[in-house]
Amino acid sequence: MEEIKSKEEPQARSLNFIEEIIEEDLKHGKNGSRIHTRFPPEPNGYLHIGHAKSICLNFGLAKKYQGKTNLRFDDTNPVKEEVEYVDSIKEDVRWLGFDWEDREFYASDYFEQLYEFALILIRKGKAYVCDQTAEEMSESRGTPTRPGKDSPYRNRAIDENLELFSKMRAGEFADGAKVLRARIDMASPIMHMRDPVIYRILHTSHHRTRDSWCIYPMYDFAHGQSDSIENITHSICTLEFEVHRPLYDWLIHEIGIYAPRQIEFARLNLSYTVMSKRKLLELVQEKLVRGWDDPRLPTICGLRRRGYTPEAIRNFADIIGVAKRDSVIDISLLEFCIREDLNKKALRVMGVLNPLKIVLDNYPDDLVEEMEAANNPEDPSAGSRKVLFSKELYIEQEDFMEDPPAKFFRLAPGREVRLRSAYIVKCESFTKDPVSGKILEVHCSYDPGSKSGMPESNRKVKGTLHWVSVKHAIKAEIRLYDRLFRVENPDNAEEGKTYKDFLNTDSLEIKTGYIEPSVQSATPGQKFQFERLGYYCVDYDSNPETLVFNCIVPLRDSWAKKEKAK
RNA sequence: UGUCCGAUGGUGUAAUUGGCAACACGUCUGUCUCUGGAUCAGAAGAGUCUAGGUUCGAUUCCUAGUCGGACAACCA
Repeated sequence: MEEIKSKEEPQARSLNFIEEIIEEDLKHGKNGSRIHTRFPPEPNGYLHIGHAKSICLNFGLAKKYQGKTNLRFDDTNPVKEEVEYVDSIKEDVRWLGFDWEDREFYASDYFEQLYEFALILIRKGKAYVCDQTAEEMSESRGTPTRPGKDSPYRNRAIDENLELFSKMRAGEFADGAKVLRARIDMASPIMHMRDPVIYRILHTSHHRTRDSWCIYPMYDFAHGQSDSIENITHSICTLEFEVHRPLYDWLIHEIGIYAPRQIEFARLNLSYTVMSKRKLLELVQEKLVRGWDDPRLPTICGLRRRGYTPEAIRNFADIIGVAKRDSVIDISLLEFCIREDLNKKALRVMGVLNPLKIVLDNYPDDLVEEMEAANNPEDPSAGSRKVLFSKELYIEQEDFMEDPPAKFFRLAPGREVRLRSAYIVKCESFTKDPVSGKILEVHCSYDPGSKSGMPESNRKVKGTLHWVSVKHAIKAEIRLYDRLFRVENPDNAEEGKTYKDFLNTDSLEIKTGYIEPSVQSATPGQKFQFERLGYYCVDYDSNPETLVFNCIVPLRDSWAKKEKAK
């Protein structure tokens, strides 16, 4: 596994509120000055960029304070959980660059202990078996502003509860027939304290414990205690669990075990996408996208397939910070992070997406030259390569205009431009379709003394174009992506609409590009900068016959921006 | 008509814990460039939700509001 380079600057950066709490605890020698965090996913879906924030936070904190981080699967609901998800989660965390060493845990590892905890509660008269149906229970729970009513089973004798609970475990009751409830306060202003269900009957095979249990603890009865069992010092979770904290505290206190400190932070929201597991699952199941790793999705595997790097994602997590107010991060910040990373690392290559043929009239018919091109101007150690040049070339349609506006620095009648790493050419004439007005072909002359690297090649020309030799270019499938949703916040749907009504139907565009032959042997996952266009990543669908590229993110384009502003 | 949490440029996060608001993204200039990329230099943009109070002084403390979010699965 690759070493994570610490982004810590020598000058102390201000602490976020969690680091402040941790440093305060450290100062007071709490927990013997030990820091132990955990990342606790439920294996019922794929991880997304929001989880990445949490992963980076938990592992990052442990790294910063010489602590440890556990990977723990909160697998208390066998009807939704699968090994497929366990595997993908482990792959994603590892890919992001984090190592949980030998601390891979499962809440299901603690089922026996959790059962004992429940027994403790029952014996103290703090839990009871309840026969109410889900509907009855929901009715008697009241509302946030109206107190609930006690269950008729609330005062069952302890021995009876013990016997019933043991029969629940033994499989003597059907699903839903009975539950175990904590006996707290049906009038509590905190909904979670109104005698919450802590065990339910589920005759369902579990991905790890198989058929050894037919009762399963609820999340609220497993999560806090699991953290306690693992001696977690700081249980970092998202805001919605803030209201659960009184319940966790109550349970831990009544059971009489070590109490970790829970700290809540605001989950990540990204503009123009959705982040809930439920919605992502829907998009996948209803085939509105091509799968969990569709490059348009904010899933970790989607971002990976798109071409994002772990470094960029980690840096993103670092930059967005952590706080308690909910917020929406602009997608352009994520894009900034991947550009910044790839600018330093991606090899440059030339490819044309919308080809326009140019013919160099004064260039020998059969001559083929090898042009020396830098692989990455940002990194001389990346070396250079040879690019084949010939009489007929493709350039980008947008790089020629018959009647250009002011400040158009590209090719136009009578104008000169530099062909990247090659010659300066001048437009002499062009042909166009009289009906459609479409430019068919452009004829140029080239200046033999202007070849890149030649002593007299330093003439200033306004523009530089990327190109590809017609007879040497290889065809490739290029997948261009746009934001998945047309609106900034698809979750914020008005009455009668859902986020799906805002799907951008043009979020995927597939075209054929002409790429320089040096990429021929590129393998899936490899990333390039197509000069003047953007960063592209070889897709897993690629094969030796047809290369397939995903556009990770286009280059910033101040010309396009200016044009668009008009 | 409950409980809990929050409110700082367009966006996100700061403010050495009470000393007239900083950084990043974005935007806009300009420089440089064989990528209209990158780089470099610079600019605009908030007086910190409101009203009171404490104080020489409040983004920071207090009070009362306002607005936003979370909570009523045998989900996590």
